[in-house]
Amino acid sequence: MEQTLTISIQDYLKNIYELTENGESASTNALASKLNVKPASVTGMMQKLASAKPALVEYQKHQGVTLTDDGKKAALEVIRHHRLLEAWLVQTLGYSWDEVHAEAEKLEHVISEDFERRIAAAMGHPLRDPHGELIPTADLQMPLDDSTPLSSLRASQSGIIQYVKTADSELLKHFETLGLIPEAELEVTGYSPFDHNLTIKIGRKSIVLGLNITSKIYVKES
Amino acid sequence: MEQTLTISIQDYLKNIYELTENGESASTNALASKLNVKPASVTGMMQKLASAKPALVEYQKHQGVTLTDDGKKAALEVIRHHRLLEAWLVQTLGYSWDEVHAEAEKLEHVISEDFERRIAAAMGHPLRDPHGELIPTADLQMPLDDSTPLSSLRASQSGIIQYVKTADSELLKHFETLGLIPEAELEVTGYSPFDHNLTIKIGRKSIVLGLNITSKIYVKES
DNA sequence: AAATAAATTTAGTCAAGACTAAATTTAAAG
DNA sequence: CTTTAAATTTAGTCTTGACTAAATTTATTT
Ligand SMILES: [Mn+2]
Ligand SMILES: [Mn+2]
Ligand SMILES: [Mn+2]
Ligand SMILES: [Mn+2]
Repeated sequence: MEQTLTISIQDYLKNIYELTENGESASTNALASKLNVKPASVTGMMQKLASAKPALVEYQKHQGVTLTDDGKKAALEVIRHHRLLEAWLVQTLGYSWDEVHAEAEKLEHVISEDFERRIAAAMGHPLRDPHGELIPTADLQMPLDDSTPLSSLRASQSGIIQYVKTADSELLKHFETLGLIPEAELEVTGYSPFDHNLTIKIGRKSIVLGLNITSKIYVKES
Repeated sequence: MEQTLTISIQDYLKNIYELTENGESASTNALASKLNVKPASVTGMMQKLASAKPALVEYQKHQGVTLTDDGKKAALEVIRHHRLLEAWLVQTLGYSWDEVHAEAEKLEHVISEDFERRIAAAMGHPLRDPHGELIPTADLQMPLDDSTPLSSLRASQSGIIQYVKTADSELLKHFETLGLIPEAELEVTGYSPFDHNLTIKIGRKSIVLGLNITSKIYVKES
């Protein structure tokens, strides 16, 4: 159970984790488009991961996949690497939050456990990455997330941004411009049922945000 | 000329560079044992690198290989990454000089040019890595090395250690114990012609070193 | 229930980079 | 010059992880 998994496999597992966080299984197509790979390639890899010893995914034809406990551990290991690296790149090398993702994406697969421990310790064991996302603990537990998408709030509800869920650096720059960053407080002042736009007050400004944005901002209601 | 070379190719080029620093060409066998690969695999890769456009090596059957200018640039890029990373790991994460090599060996292939620039700047553009080895400049020139192996000194000659050339962590720990580190001053007090042992005085101690050690310590005569 | 569309799987191919075994070339000795 | 050993190359195989095209399964409409 302690062989080193290939970079491809690590990426598959990480992406399956993200697609199954909601409890549903990950479809072949969803995985394929997330991984920039053809569906046929995903099927092949799922068959392989399902019949690995120990199995890393639970797979049934046409039913999508979920992670086994072993698969989840492996996924959380990669995610911990990724998020610690992002935090470290920002803190020690002055990367901005829209620049870190690509670099961390490559480094996550090659750092040693020793390196992981050293940067975690150097930063005082941070709980969140620069986007506010929770960092799996050293023993590979994902901390509880008590936030909800901003898109689920309605007029008069207010909250504090916990994290933004995107790797799109243009969108991240946009978020920053608008002050939509972790810890920021906001209040929903309006909701447009047809296009799902929300009007929110943040700082002293009032802005209108579409679902494509509000679904990527996670807040803790207050 | 700016495609990204595979990790394997980067490793081949780096090792060819090291084997040809003395001016000679690198033999198939030498390369194979350095890369932990079979000679047949080396031949295959040399044919590929020689016929790449642009060619990365100059290769003639049974004659060994040398790097073309393009190949040398690529090799120096990897070596610059490696040595900057070693320096960075030691300076910011407290790695010891016997621990850094393996980590840098993996990271060297995946960091971006941006990352390279950032760590170089953060350290004030260091000239040498933790072992004292010269770091290729940002424009990929290898600085002139004015040192010679300790093994070439004889009684009454003295020098200052410039660098130690080994990746063996046990040997590095041994060097450290003996004070055989960059900047250290030493004097040769004796030479045994049959086994090539040198007696040297370093600090207030006198020690006898075999060729296997003295050939890996590079000094500037003083 | 049949037809169509969408999602998924199967089958067969390809490139990279390793390997083994056999053939060949060069170098060293007699 | 011939033999033998060592180094190197050739030929053919394997694994990984992609791909395309075709077949199949599931979901949606009429
Ligand atoms: Mn990745
Ligand atoms: Mn992040
Ligand atoms: Mn390497
Ligand atoms: Mn070094």
